[in-house]
Amino acid sequence: MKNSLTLEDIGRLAGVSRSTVSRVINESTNVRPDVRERVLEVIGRTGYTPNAAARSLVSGRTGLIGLVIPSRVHSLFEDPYFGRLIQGISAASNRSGAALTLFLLQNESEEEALFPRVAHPGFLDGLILTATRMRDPLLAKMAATDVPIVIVGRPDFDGISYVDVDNYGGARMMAAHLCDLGYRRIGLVGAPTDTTAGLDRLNGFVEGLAESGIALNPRLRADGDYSEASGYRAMQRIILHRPDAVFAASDMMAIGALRALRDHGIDVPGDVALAGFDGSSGSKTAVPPLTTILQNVHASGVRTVEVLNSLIDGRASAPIVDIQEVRLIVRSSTGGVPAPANEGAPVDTS
Amino acid sequence: MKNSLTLEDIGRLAGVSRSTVSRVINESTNVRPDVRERVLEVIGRTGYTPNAAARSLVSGRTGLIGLVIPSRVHSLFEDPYFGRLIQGISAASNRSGAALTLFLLQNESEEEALFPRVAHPGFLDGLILTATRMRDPLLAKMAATDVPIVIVGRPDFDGISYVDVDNYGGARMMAAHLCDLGYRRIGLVGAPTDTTAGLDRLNGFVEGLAESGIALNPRLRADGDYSEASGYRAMQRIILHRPDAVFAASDMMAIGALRALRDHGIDVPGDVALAGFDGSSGSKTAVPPLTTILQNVHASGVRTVEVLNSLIDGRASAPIVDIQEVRLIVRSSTGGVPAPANEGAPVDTS
DNA sequence: CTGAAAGCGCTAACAC
DNA sequence: GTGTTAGCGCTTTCAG
Repeated sequence: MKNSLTLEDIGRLAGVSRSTVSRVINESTNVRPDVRERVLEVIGRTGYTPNAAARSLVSGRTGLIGLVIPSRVHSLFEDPYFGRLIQGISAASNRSGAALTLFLLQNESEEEALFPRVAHPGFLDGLILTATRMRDPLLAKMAATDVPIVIVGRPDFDGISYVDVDNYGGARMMAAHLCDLGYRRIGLVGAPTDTTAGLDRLNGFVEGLAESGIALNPRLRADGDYSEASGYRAMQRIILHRPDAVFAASDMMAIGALRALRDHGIDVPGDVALAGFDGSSGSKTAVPPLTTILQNVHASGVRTVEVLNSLIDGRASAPIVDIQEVRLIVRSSTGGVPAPANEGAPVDTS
Repeated sequence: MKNSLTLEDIGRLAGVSRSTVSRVINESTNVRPDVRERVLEVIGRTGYTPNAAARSLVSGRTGLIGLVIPSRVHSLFEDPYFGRLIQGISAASNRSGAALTLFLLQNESEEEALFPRVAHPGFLDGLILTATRMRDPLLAKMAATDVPIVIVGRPDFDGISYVDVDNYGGARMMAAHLCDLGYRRIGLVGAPTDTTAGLDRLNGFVEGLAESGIALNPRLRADGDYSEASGYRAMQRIILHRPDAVFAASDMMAIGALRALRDHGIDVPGDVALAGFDGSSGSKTAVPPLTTILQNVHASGVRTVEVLNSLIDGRASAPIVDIQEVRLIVRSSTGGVPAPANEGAPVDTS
């Protein structure tokens, strides 16, 4: 199955020149049908595939898009979010014929080392960057590159394309939900405020409370880092000030918070209502199932690739901004609905 | 920051020929120190980086390794296993200067479509394949390729390199642990037996029981597909036959099983002991924390890349086989230790 | 419609 | 030590 055939070889076998074979492969119309057939037959028989390097040397395209995740966040893969995102991005890039190269940068030195390779024109056709922080030096450097780039999440400066979810709107919706149920001492397990997502969820939540005439009590707020353990710790501190409801700005943190409440013998939603954000499968299998804000992470990934592709082939020019909608999912953890019988059906994959 | 500089340009700027510049870049020793300095200065100043396509056209190397995960498994990213694996593989390939291309094949048609690209000589320097089933047609096709390949997990035929964990030994250890604690009606939530990991865990478990004179009661066995929901369903069936202990062949399934037991008002470990396999962070934060078999997934990923690299640069020739050790972690879910105070400390990242 | 020829940027003999 | 030259396999004018 050795494959070192060249265009020349195929041409010889089909009795034509290499240019004609190239034309057939690139679907140029200027080839006589019978010649075309003959060439295709030889290609099929020999299993010939064009050499990618030679091709991109002349075309300037590599067919590679990069996904960069600076995973200083230790909760990277503990949180199913990134897995869902990668699946969405992968599915879309498969479909568009691009290969996905993954860069997980686990620390500053890896960021330093990989930047030149990633940003180097002629290596990647385009770049997706996610999990950035505010004033992220990596983001700034990437953005200054000639490589088309799209951010998943909202960058903290303009001029760059991004696909985000409506973090503000979702958090606001959740605040309204909790207020509507009559809760008043409402706490927050916040997401890191050095991320725009964390800020947007905070601001949306505060706004939502304000619309019901409630101010967020600083004592009822403790921030985490999206991890389960940080949710646990944050909730431990909030508990001391007797909230009647708590919104955790991610499902993972909500699950940690739930564990803290359980360890303290506090019933959910009997004693305290609890809600998350993400719509992860864990929010559904939690006991009790968690009220949450559903974001379609897969769709965000797909959309991101679409935006990137439009940038790559010049159908559009930066910056393109796309905000994906979110939805409130009410489950029993906020006491808004009776606890349903849990039948162990497959979790929803949305 | 436009970068369309060529070797020729750098040469002109430094007053040397392109070959000399090439020698400097490729660390050939045959360059006079002062010339070398001058060239490096120009390279640094201009931010020149060599064109990857041109380079690999002549070298035959692309610096790309592929990771293929046929994710028909819907539990793909629900289970933190793959995330940990990807992190390990990514870290090791970063270190070795290779870029990681990820292929998540979500269905047969994607497998069909992507195979030619993935297997095509000259695109990837090497290939890592995981989550394969027995008699996997994709695996067979890949293995027949000229591309160096390493499997994560045990393939069901010889002649191919792989890195696996000691599934058999781990399951056997777990059986011994449960028997030693005096349990006798021991059940199994099995992993799919169309995977070698599933089979190995089954066989090791049966062997471990046998060593204590116990036979696995077929009624106390139900298989899942590694997902939480499948663990839930399997446990529901096993419960009917009143086990006093159950081994779930993955932590994710153990967590589902735990939920089933809770829904039935069955106490763990008071009424039934429960154990998992993987050593995921979820096994630690479960209530109660789960006894499990710890496998170092990150290390497996790293090892896999090492093996692949040795194959790629001809330091070794296939097949290389590497079996990673596992360790029994005893926690309170099997009643072997008192329930510890849970302090919400960061989960271990091992 | 098809072939010949140039050249993408680089490496590796091969001269000097 | 350093420059010159010949390709790597492909696409793309340019002739015919």
